[in-house]
Amino acid sequence: MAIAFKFKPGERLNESVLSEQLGVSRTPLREALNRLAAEGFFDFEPGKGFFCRPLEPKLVLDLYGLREALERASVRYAVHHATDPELDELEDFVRKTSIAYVEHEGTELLRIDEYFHESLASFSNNQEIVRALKNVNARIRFVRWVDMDDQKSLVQEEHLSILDAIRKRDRQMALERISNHIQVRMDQINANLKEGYSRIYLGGGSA
Amino acid sequence: MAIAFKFKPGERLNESVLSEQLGVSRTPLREALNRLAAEGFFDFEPGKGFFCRPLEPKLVLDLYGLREALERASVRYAVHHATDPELDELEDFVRKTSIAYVEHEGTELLRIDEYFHESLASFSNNQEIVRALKNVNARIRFVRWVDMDDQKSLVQEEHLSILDAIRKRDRQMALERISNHIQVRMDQINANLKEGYSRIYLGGGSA
DNA sequence: GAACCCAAGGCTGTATACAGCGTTGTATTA
DNA sequence: TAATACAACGCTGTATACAGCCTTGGGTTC
Repeated sequence: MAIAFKFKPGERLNESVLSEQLGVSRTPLREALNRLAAEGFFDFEPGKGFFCRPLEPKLVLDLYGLREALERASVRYAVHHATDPELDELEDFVRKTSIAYVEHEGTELLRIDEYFHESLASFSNNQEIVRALKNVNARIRFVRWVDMDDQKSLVQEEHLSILDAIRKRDRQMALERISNHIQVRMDQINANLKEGYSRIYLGGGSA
Repeated sequence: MAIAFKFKPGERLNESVLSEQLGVSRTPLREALNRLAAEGFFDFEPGKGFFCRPLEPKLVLDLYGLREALERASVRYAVHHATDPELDELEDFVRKTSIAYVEHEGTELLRIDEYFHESLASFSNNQEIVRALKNVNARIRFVRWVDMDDQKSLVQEEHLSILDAIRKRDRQMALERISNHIQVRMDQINANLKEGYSRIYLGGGSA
């Protein structure tokens, strides 16, 4: 968990040092690193070891593209199969959290946002799509965390408008809205990244 | 690699036995199993160990759904951005392998088919989509392998028609064709699975 | 002064050993 | 006869030790 913020891009991870810091031996540490590498959090080069995956803007872009693919598929299915009670429930959640949304910050906002999108994904009735989305969300979490404060209220309104389009069974509109919702965030974050991601790594250690 | 065929559904994997069979100790074996579990090949329960993931029809369905989501996204992008030379190259590949397609069988057919679809995915210009598709392909490989012989020539024609739609920059048609291509296979395989997947597990050991 | 070679240190990859827990089978008692 | 308790076995989880390789620093030579 601490991983997302604590390493420099491309940094080689020293297993001995890490295992001391975490208070476990190298065996369970390597097992965890192997899992995380398989999920795309780290690079692994045989004979060299594990490396913190560089936070290249292209990678973030790709992850957002993957996310869009997954969510579009979910919405396509939801338009035809999501029941009104299901939609009601998620809409209630959005409205409830909207009230507190502007008060919350950082981690809590992310949790709310991820919950919404993963609920949406569960409308796909496809466990593997949900699983893939959770993986993506975990990997872009630190990027989204940085500029969570800028958006605030607008996000929840967009969420409602997406649900609205699904409820109206308007596939085209729902797809447009979900894509737009994701791409606007992506552009925003990409702009921030280009500006320089020093702040993420320098400031991240303490959070 | 041998994994896909050798275990019964839900079977618990005995690490000691497996490590003897493979001629390595438990440490590297566990590292491999951790990676594979992270990629969705196995279930893992702390304190219990690793389990062969049951080959439920629903799982196969979900994986095909995920695959469709990934390939649709790729095609959407390809329609606008794939260059004619790129398309030529892939079409050449299809035509070249078509000649030998009916002669080949099993593993070789799969390789050709996967190469086509992963090339298509690379038109997305998105490494993470390619990565996700490779994972999915690896996980449905054993299922597709079973009824590869039924299809033969038809598959390559469909591949060509998909490329043709992309070349014409006809997004709607291209999306329709890729979805149809995937769903037809899915229905076919699903029918086979319902018929009983005994044959996969019983016959798989020797292949 | 620069480039190359060699040696030493460090790190990864793997085998092995042991502790703790769960499970199963048997024996005893009600 | 059935149920429960205890013991023994087996398996997972983790620490540790060692072998091999890469890397890095210094020294020597051109």
